[in-house]
Amino acid sequence: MERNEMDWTAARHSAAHVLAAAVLRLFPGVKLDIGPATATGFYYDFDHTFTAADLPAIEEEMKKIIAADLPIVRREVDREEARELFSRQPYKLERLADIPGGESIFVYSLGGFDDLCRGPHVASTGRIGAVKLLSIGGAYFRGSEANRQLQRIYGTAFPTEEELRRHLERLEEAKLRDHRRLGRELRLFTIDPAVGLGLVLWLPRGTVIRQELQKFIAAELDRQGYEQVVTPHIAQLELFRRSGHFPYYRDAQFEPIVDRENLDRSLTYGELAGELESGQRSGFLIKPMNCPGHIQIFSSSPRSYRDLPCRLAEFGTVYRWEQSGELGGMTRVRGFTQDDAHVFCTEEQLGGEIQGCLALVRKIFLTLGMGDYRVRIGLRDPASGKYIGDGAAWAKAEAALRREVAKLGIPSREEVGEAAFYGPKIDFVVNDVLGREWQLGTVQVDYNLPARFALSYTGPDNRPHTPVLIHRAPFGSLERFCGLLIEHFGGDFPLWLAPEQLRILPISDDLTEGAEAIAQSLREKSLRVKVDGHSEPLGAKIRRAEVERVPCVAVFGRREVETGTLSIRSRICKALEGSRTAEEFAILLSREIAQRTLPDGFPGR
RNA sequence: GCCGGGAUAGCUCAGCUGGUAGAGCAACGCAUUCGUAAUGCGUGGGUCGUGAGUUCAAUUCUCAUUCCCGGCUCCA
Repeated sequence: MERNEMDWTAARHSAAHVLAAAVLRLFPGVKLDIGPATATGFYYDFDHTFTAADLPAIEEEMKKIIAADLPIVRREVDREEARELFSRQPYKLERLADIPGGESIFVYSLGGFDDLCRGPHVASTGRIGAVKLLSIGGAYFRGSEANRQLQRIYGTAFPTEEELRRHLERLEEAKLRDHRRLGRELRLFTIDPAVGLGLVLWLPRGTVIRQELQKFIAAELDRQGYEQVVTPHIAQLELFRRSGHFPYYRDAQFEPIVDRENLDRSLTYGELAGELESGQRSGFLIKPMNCPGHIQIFSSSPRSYRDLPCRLAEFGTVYRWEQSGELGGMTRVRGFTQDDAHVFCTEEQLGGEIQGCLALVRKIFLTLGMGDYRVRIGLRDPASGKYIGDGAAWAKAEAALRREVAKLGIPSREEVGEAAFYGPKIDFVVNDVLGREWQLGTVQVDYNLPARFALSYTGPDNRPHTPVLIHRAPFGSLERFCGLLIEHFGGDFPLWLAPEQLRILPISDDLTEGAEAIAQSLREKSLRVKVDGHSEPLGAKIRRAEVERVPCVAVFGRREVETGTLSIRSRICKALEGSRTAEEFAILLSREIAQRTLPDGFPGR
């Protein structure tokens, strides 16, 4: 069956209605909210507690409704009629009240089940195809935490069973790439509750990847004229009060610390917290962001326009109090290291500097073959009180971002309410294997913090001027970026990132010593090499190396000893395969590493 | 934080309706010395997440709690 995107959406939307109809058949009296189509399926929200055990029966009922090929009929009703129709459905009545007066009200009917709905739908249930219910989750009514929580049932629908089966297979394959699973299997990182929720322990193999990424960035920083700095993990609470972090985002921060000299043990913890908050008592804050430290570095010496742009970079570790239910793997954590930098520049330099930042983000994505991202321009929500500064500064910053993104010539989308509290931003957003969106690289323009900190430089007119501040982090954070990179490569990292680049497999134990000597000679050429010294047949060693995603293995047996070679096999780079001496191989491998070649068959290679 | 589900060996899991635990892989030992994805035999390893309660008896039932998972909300 041919079906365009419109029809897909309509069919899945109809599947949501069928879901609601099936639920009502099995659970009469359940209150319904709404059920739209999503990018890959559909859901419906109910005011009833379902468990996973209910899904098969509901799915069976849905299949009966689909098999019956019931017509789906639209009719227009007036408000009174609608109120009558949904008199026992309180959520429907609220949704009805959302429809502005004068707008048409439509009801879709399907085998005696009426739903308030704008449509569109397919003509009859038989046109929905193959359906599958996937999961149950909670969802707040109208998406607001202040409202009652409903139960959401997720499902998906495809024109044919075959397409559905393929989709479910893809979901299973995606789970194999989940960075939490691969992180454990490949010994990259761990999260230990004894250390703390959302606090990542980087294992030796993961640390290699992290450090290679840092080296990559550091080289680009040198090229773009950045200077690296180091700032402390805590700072005076006053500093963050001045920046605005403390009052504006204190819910997302670890509580302030009272130092020994300021501690009054006769007060309760609550009283101390109150005095810290009001400023009566001084204390320290574990830094939620690096900007104040970099700002203090900028203002630590007088600046001339000749010194600008001043580009300060730091792999800065920050800590944020994410709610417990939001934590997961490496993509959402409480302590993370940003590849952060702050560029202090003149108004005239702003456009060029933004371009420099965007170029860096794009270079990273290109190098890693990450073509599947979208660009978001995050604007402030003027109705919200969580932003600092005046409208004029915001307007200028927003205009600058729009202008520079337009020059890139790549599609972008503006989203209100996605700005940082001090300025608008350009974000690079990617999906994980499970389809969830994550913000990685970010470039933000800020007129507010320079004013709050009274930053200045001396202009050619010998008068003080306020610089513009760009905040930027091309990876976003090393934790999140690595997490997504693990999934992106499915554990098969390019050679330059691979924790172990080569494993030498001696065919018998008496060759282990010789293999170790070769390994050592290659390590001295800065290659990451290990020897598999298990007393096992070659097949077992090959298998272990493959399972552990070691990109290159070298078989080392009598033949190799006689010819002075290694027999190379690679799962990601066929060009490296064959029999050659360790020296020849080292040259080839080093070249692939230096060029940061992507794995064979990788899109973007 | 909220709704729902879960937690048994390092990993993946089994363990009807209560009678203090098993498998495969991994680890370790011995034998084997092998030619491109699993050599054989053996050994060790668990206060069944934690704490209470019910019971003669709890991995199993109840409650609390911690952590994990799926959603939601949030994400400077």
